[in-house]
Amino acid sequence: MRLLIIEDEVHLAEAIEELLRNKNYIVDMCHNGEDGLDNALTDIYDLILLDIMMPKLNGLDLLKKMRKEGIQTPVLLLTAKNQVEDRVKGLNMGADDYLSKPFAQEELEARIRALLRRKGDICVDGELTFHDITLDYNSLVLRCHSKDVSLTLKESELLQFLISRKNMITPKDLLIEKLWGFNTDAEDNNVEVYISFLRKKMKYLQCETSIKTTRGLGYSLEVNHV
Amino acid sequence: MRLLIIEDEVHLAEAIEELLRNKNYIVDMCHNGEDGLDNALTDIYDLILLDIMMPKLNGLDLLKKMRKEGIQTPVLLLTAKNQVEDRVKGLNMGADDYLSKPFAQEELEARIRALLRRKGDICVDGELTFHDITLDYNSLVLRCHSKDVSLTLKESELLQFLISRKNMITPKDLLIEKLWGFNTDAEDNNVEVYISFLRKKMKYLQCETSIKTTRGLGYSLEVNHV
DNA sequence: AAAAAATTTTAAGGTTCATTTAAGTTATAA
DNA sequence: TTATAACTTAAATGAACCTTAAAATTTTTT
Repeated sequence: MRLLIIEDEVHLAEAIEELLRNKNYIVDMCHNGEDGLDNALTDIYDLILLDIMMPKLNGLDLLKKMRKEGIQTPVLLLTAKNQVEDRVKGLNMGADDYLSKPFAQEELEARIRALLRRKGDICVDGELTFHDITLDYNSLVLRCHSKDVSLTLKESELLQFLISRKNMITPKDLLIEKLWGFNTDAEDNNVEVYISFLRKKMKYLQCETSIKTTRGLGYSLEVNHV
Repeated sequence: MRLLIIEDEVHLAEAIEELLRNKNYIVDMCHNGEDGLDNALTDIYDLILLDIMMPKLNGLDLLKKMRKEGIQTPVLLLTAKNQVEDRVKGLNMGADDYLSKPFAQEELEARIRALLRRKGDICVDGELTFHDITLDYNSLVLRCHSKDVSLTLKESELLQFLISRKNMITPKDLLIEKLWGFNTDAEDNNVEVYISFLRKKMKYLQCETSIKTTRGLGYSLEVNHV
């Protein structure tokens, strides 16, 4: 899962970043509204943490512009405790939840999980399942029957995304955006390498699920014919 | 399915493009009315997403000119929320539906599916059916009863087009335009080769549907006499 | 602070397979 | 019958994809 923090207090932002990194989220940061908007518009994030009081472009205006451009990414507003009105405004403008500063780590994590789960469907509390494989994306372990292997963060993100898209074919450029962000110089080969890593681990698991490539279109999960 | 987005807000257009690409639609874009009209007149699109407020040639004028030239492609108007009158005008001018900005992804997808289904009535969410064959154009699989074969991208596009034109005869140059674009040096033989590939796969399926050639005119689907 | 381990990235070479080309064959209409 | 259009197949091409190893980077351990 890729999150975007838009927060001008650099210390706070970095603290949140570290906290979330340790929970295996991929985290990007911006320290002002304009950069934040640019990033939000790329539409590659699963969740945006948005401060309201910011220089250049404040959080509420950012939110408004973003929604106007059709970006539906869930937004968790970070508000100072005396900004009750802003909070209401924010929710009316399309924010999905808010959290008053200062907040407890646990509460932040819980709300993030809640927002991410809301869109999740096949996701049951930190686990994603497809046919006979189960990915625990907190511990980065992939299970099949009794066997299991541990995945790296990138491997996990890739598989997570494939599972969440069910039977749809996922093109490489979408995967690049998801795993490396929008302005990266990662190339197709990077994806291919990780697909290869995953296949090797799935082979070891002897699972009935495999990654199918549809030449020219992308990758999808399928259940092996017996 | 090939869609055309005519929308001057580049960010929004690209967001929609990406969204639709991920749903395996083929997507072209224009950022002003004149280019939009040129493209619309080629009559190779299954659906046009048309913004109203645009430089050079606005959406409503574009729509009028296009209909005057006999182009019947379904049009989904994208309107800002305060353009109620334009919306009504648009529908009177031959638009098929409208959507107010900002809109939710899901709603856009739903309306697109609805419009495509309306004309196709054979199209059910990623599938096209003709008599006893069903083409899943997301996974590029052609099914008949229990058997199935996988198609390549070009084979799928070709069959997709034939099915979507129901019993009409489709000339080779139209197919060339559809599969290879306008300025290509693909020749008739390229089409013939792919028709041949498809026939072989359909033979394997033992289906009752076949591709009929009408000498000098083109190809059409027909149900075999028993 | 250095060493070791793990992860990620880069690079190269090899393989596969969709697509194109081309040539010989067959069918059709005038 | 003859010219043209369409069909089929095999071979050539080239892009897409795979795999592996080594280099670079990051993280963890000593």
